[in-house]
Amino acid sequence: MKQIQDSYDAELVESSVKRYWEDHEIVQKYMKKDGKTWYWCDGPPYVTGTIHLGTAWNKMIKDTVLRYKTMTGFAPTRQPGFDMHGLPIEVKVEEKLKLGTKKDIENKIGIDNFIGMCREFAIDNMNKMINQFKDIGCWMEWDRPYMPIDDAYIESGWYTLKKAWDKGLFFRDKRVTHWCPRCETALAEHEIRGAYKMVDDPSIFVKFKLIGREDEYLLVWTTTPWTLPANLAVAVHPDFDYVEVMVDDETWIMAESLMKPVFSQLKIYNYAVIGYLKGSELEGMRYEHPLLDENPIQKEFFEKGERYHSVILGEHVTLEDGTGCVHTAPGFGAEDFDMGKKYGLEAYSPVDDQGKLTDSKYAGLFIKKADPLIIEDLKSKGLMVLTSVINHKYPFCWRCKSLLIFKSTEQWFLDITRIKSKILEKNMGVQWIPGWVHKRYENGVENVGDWCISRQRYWGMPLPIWSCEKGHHICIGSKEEMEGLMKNDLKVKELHRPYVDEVVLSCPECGGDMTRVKDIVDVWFDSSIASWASLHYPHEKETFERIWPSEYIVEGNDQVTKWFYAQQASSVITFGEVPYKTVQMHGFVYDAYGDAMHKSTGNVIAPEEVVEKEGRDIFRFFTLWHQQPHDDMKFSWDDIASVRRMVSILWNIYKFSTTYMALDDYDIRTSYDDVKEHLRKEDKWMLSRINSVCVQAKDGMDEYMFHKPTRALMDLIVEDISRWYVRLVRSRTWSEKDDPDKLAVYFTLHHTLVKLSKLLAPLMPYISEEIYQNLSGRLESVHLEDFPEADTALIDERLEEEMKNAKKIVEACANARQKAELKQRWPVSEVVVDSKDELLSTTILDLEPVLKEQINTKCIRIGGIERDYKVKPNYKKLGPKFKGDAQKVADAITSEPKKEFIVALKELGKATAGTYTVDIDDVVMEEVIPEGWSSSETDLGIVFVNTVITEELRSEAMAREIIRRIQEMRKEMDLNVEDVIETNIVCSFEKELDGQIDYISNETRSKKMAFEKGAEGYFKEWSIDENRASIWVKKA
RNA sequence: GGGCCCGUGGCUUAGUUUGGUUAGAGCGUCCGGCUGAUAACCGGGAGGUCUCGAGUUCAAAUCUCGGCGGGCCCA
Repeated sequence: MKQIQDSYDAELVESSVKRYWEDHEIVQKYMKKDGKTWYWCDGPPYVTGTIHLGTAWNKMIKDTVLRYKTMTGFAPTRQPGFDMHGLPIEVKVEEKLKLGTKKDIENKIGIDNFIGMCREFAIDNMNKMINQFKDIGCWMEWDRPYMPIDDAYIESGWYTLKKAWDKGLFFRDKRVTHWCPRCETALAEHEIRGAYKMVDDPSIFVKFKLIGREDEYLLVWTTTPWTLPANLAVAVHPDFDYVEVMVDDETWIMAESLMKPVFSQLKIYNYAVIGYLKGSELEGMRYEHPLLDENPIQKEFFEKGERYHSVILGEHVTLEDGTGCVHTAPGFGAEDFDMGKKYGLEAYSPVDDQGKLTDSKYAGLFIKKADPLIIEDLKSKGLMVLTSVINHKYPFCWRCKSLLIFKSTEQWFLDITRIKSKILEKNMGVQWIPGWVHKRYENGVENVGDWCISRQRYWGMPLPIWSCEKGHHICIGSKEEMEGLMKNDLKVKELHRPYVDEVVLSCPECGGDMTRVKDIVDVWFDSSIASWASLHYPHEKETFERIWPSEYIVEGNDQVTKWFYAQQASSVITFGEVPYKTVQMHGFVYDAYGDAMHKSTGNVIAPEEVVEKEGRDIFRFFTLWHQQPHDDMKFSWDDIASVRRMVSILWNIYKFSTTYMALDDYDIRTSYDDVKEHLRKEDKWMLSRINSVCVQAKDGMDEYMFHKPTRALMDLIVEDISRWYVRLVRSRTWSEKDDPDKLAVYFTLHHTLVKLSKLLAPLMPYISEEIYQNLSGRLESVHLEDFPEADTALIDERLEEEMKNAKKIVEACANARQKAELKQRWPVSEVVVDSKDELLSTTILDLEPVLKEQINTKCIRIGGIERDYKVKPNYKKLGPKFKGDAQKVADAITSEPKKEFIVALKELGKATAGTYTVDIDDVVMEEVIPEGWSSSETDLGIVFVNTVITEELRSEAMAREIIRRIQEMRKEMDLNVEDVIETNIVCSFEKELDGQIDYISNETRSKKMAFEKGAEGYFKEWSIDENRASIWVKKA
């Protein structure tokens, strides 16, 4: 057993442990440990290049779980993964190349160069992140992460899509989707999530003139004037009440309940309702398109059918804002699109990929630039009723921040609508942690639409769809299948654009040339297939069949409707099953004030900073200890300091133990039976506690509630071991002989610490290794050990309860002493506990030595002491009863505090005070602690401490005062524990120290003691209360 | 606008599933003490309408309903 550093130095411990692991190839051995296969699937972080506190927390949870599983008989899979495709990287590379548009990529750089740079960027970032994860002690297979940019992974994706294709769940459709005019691509629903921002937009009320009616108009409201050229209909709710309102010479139609708010906004006060009608009655009325001249194509639409430029009925119309007459442009809105489909209107979408209008006089203008022109035109035509500005939420591109438009385009979809009920059904078997997330998830799934998985970009899994001139489509499920149909003899470098784009297939239907649809696949699809793509399914079937689905996944709460969902969707499509059994959600990280960490606000804390300031163990423990896993973490340096204090206490315990054990050459093979006879109650209690905590820790880990084991362990370390056990046994370690009583302490400490090191291993992998290696070293690493089983024979719940009581009594005595200003160091003669607690009698019996020493009392007993009572007049009662005599009665009571008076009151309920007879109610009786006692109340009862200091007690007290000073001096002299000294004392109370000489010399290891001036040595002058003492200490 | 979650001394938080002593800690603060593991530590005091309101109940931080504030997700 080696001597250790005086105080805890995280960097020192962690670097030396790391070196030990490397030298002994512990990680490799850990990964080879036997056990039952347990498939864990990593949720891939996006390769941003830097991990933040949230990513670190996430991986530390995973690493802790994997370590715990490894220690409990499992052989978990430990393959990490990364999300490596997609727009974020493209945007970064574009920035680096200073490219402005999509055309630049193809024309200036070339797709091949572009994706080459994307690949390099992704791999580079991944490697940076791997190093960061390694540095926080995460033991995963960093040399073989799954990478969605690998051909094999992409093939798994193709396989999956082919499955969907074969099942008819993968289709092409023209739909309105969010479209980013800068990135020139469609975006999926989940990419819009959280991407809404508050912006100012025009808010305009426009009159649509009804045909065949005299000066009658529909009043329409919109915030997107640029969509008006594409207006094809006006929707009203069939069940709402509408009114015809007379304003000047015109009649306007709008929803009744919106009339007042609208007119007040329009500042129109003279109006009269001249007719009422249901929305359904408006159906079919035709109007003159307000921009007919500006967009002549609208004339063609008008001719196309009577549904164009007419009132249609829609349940989606609300009365929240607007007029109840909703402008409908099927090419520019999802609901509008659905309405258009229902009424046979075209999804007319006169906007190009870059957000410029195509038809009409506004052609070539970016949509927002067209707004003011359209407003002007409507004004000059007299159709504009009001234009103002509204502040509302509008979606923006999550990557490039440009505003999104709705646009109808041809895209490829996965048919979620058809499998939704299957997802929900299969999800019933999934364990959600915490349980309520299950509901949140279901809610999300119920609201989700079909999954638009095509993107018009470059860096991504290529869509495996080829089409021929005759309009035939084919979905390819593997590279092999592709090569089998290949017409041109190509060696495809990799399954990415532009290489796959060059592949020409032969159409199985017509034999014509098929070229690939140039789209790539939504990056969310990449991660959704991780649970089988990472296993290289279907190329490698064996592993998949053996271990899939995964036992456990865990991610942050934003992933509930993202990765948790996407995985289930892809998996149900492919296998008809959900891909994981247990799923846990953890929180988000905020700063100490609860605000999100942003570069712009400058409140970002990097994981490396935490590692540097506090160390890996403390960082890891903190994230699992600070709050419940599913709650958000407010990261604060003050709070992490609590963990540092705990670790420092742990280190002190460890130091204390090793110091003495090393000194005495303690044999770590000492067994329970060797010391059984000599274990004291406190030893048995300590052994009981550590074993009880084994149970608690295991239970908490098993339910993935990491705050439970961490808190139980912190409590054990700080409260039980340090503040209590070490305090109790300290004096026993001072005996110099080969004392079996001391051996019992060593055994207890050793057993406790070794077990503790194993309990801490998954949570604090470094310091636990240090302690384990030094105190046990049975195996090459604590991480090769099993998680400790509780030794139930050592658990004694009754003793633990008794000890709780004992602590309470000791605390109460400290409190009573404080009230009496009686120092802990001064012994007292007696402590009396007045309690009805049944356990207390055995507590005092079993733990008397502990209690006596900790309280510093000569005697402790259960019982009562005679109390005095103080009697005071109860004016509230006396007043009404005695009226004018009340004050006299009160005086009589005050001057009658005799014992008989009190006894009479207590026993008879009445007594005579002067000439008056008073009832017990007429007085207020207070218990008075008698002279010479001090008391303190606890939930067990009242504890009395006798404060009378006899001469003997005083003599002992003074001896202890002297001892304390000498010890202090020894320490200042930097003496070793075992060094022997010579002591000289000159003081005013020498006589009182008679009979204490042996005691003092023993405690201070003074082989000579004299009451005279010391000739040499370390000298110090002390004041002890009002006395003075001069002390000389010399190393012998 | 909808779903789910969170709200506990100045700050951070446990307890809420299963209602039951005086709501438990840590930080901070004030007072005191201890120290042969101590660059430490311990005890005590002050500090709480458990977000608010209503309900159920003998009993509510805990269950129900509603409001307010915050978060995530969805529109």
